[in-house]
Amino acid sequence: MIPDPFSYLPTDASRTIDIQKGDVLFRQNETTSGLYHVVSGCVTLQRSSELGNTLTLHRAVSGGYFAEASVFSMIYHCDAICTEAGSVVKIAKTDILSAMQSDPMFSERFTRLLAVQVQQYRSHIELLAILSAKERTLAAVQAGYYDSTVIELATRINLSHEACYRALRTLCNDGIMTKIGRGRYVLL
Amino acid sequence: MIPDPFSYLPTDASRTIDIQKGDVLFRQNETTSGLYHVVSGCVTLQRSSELGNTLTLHRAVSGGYFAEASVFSMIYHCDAICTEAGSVVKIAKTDILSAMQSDPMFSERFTRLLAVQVQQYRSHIELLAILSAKERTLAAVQAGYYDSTVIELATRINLSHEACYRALRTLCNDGIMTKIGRGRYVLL
DNA sequence: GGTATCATATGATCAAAATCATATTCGATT
DNA sequence: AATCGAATATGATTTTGATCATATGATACC
Repeated sequence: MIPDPFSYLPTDASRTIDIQKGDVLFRQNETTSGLYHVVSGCVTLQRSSELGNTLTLHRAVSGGYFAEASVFSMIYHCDAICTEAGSVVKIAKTDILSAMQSDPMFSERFTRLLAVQVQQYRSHIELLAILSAKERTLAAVQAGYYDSTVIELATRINLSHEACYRALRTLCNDGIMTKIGRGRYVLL
Repeated sequence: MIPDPFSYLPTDASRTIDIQKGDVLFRQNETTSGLYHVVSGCVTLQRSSELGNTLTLHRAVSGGYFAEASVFSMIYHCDAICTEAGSVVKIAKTDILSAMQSDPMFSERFTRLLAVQVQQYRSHIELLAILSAKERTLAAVQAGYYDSTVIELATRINLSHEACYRALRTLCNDGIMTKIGRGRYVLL
């Protein structure tokens, strides 16, 4: 378990924001102001290409962080959109940078957070390299990606939801997974 | 340009290693000892799945670094294989951690290095989400991925090399790229 | 209670990339 | 010079996932 690096920050520097489903916390190309901690709810980082098809790059749930890398960037590189109501705490860029100057312990923990992200992205890229829809879906479920809807799972792993439904059905037929209800599949 | 964070480290803590094509610097699941700086040559980080098909996760050339995230990990998560002869400098995990304790400037620069990686991986995931072989190949070339062989480009972007060759040919026919020689394609 | 919306689910069709096959060229090695 | 291996290149075939269409169950909202 990674210790929370931000417990080291002065509390008055943070402020809590209540969020509703659909709320936009920031958009691509906007000037960065800081990173966020998710207290409750869910926020996804996504990029929309020319033709409306959105791509989920990160999904932060309760206890998670997002936009950590923005601290070293002038602009945000994706949209942050709330997909589940809750609240987030915004931590200002300047606070992070000054905490890194003054507190080596904070530095190490914050850096660790980024290192974990790097490894997560590597795993994700490895997952996307799996050609077969069935195999990719299985790997995603095993990796814990399936914590919401099938459609959400499908978009995260670059599959059409139809292909994902079929993959889940096949995995059930193969005796690798079981359907425990409408839209509820679990590994055996 | 990112300042080199490692100029802050004591030089006697590093040692240069000459590498030949095919050399393995570390393998997946080996205990981490540190990160590397590429002086010359090329090293790829790759993971091999059950069935021999290798996946390139990172490619470090002269001036680059690799295995930065290993500083916070017990084991390496992929293989480091030399694809072009040259030399690398190994920087010990303990040196990084102690430098982070004592030098806030180093901390910031090292963290920045990781933040850049996070953004690169995000871009890569975005690239992989492009369905069309032609579009994906074009995006990859524009992003500077094509600096070696077509086969290497193809594997990096999860395409069969045949599909990649065809994509390049189509892009030439479309007047978007030009063939300037055997296995040499450039953007117009 | 009725309606709208969304996730679930599956069938049918089509486009496109993987795969298989094969030929050529280049560079390295013997 | 001959051989080998690897990259380049393209054609033919097959597989498979995207797309389109459609139906249903659940939830939210008025």
